[in-house]
Amino acid sequence: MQEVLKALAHPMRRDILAMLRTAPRNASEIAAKFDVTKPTVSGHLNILKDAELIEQVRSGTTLTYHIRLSVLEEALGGLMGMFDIGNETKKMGDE
Amino acid sequence: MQEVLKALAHPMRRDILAMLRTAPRNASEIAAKFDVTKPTVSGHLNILKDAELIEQVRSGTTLTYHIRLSVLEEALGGLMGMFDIGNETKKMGDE
DNA sequence: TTAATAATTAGCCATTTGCCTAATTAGGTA
DNA sequence: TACCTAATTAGGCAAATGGCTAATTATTAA
Repeated sequence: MQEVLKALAHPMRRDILAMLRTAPRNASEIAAKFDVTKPTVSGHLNILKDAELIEQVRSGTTLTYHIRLSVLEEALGGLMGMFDIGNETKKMGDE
Repeated sequence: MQEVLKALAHPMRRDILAMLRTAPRNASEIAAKFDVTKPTVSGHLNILKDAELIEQVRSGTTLTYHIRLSVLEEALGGLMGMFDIGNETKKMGDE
C-alpha cells in the first residue's frame, strides 16, 4: 500500500494510469501526452512498475504498458477499510 | 485531491488519521503514540491541516485535533471515479 | 509580573524527488 | 557487420521531505 500511495501522489503518474485505464500504450505514446522529456516519463513508469500498478510487455523494440487495476483496487480498498469508509453495513442495527 | 494524496503518502500521517477516526486527541496524546519528537509530529499535523484532513480546536493551552472525514471521502471518491472503480452500475445492460 | 505547561516555529542537515542532457541497451533490418 | 529506432539507465543539480535541537508563542496560574 505504501508504494502504491507514493506512486499516486504525483499527478502525472495518476494521469498515466488514467490513460492506461482505457487501453495499453507504449512508452512513446505515453510520453507524447506530457510536456516533459522521455527519460522523465520513463522514470515515472518505473515508479508505477515498482508499485506493481503497471506491467511491461515487449514486442520488438517497443514496450507496451498495461495497468493492473486489481492492485489499485486493493490499495484503495485497504485505505477505505483503514478508515471505515464506503461500507454501508457498519455495525449491529444498521440497515 | 493533490494535497490529500500527498498527505496520505506518509504512513505516520495515515496512522494519525486512523487514531483521530476513533476520537479527537490533543498534540501530546498523538505524539505519545509515535517514536519521533513532538516537533516532527507537529510538522505532520501541519501537513494534514493544509490538506484540510484535520482541524484544530484550542481550549486553554491544548490544541485538540479532529478528523474531517468528508474531505477524505471526497478525495477517495474522486480517485475511484478517475479510474471507474467501485461502481456497481457501470454501463448499459449491467445489473 | 513571573513562572509553568502545551505546542508551535525556526534553523540545520541528510536523503529523496523530479527534472534535464548524454550515454547505453535491445531489437530489427539493410 | 553496421545502422536505425525505441526506450532505458547514468549522472548531475535544484527543490522538497523528514528528522532533530533550540528558541518562540500562547495560555493559565501563582
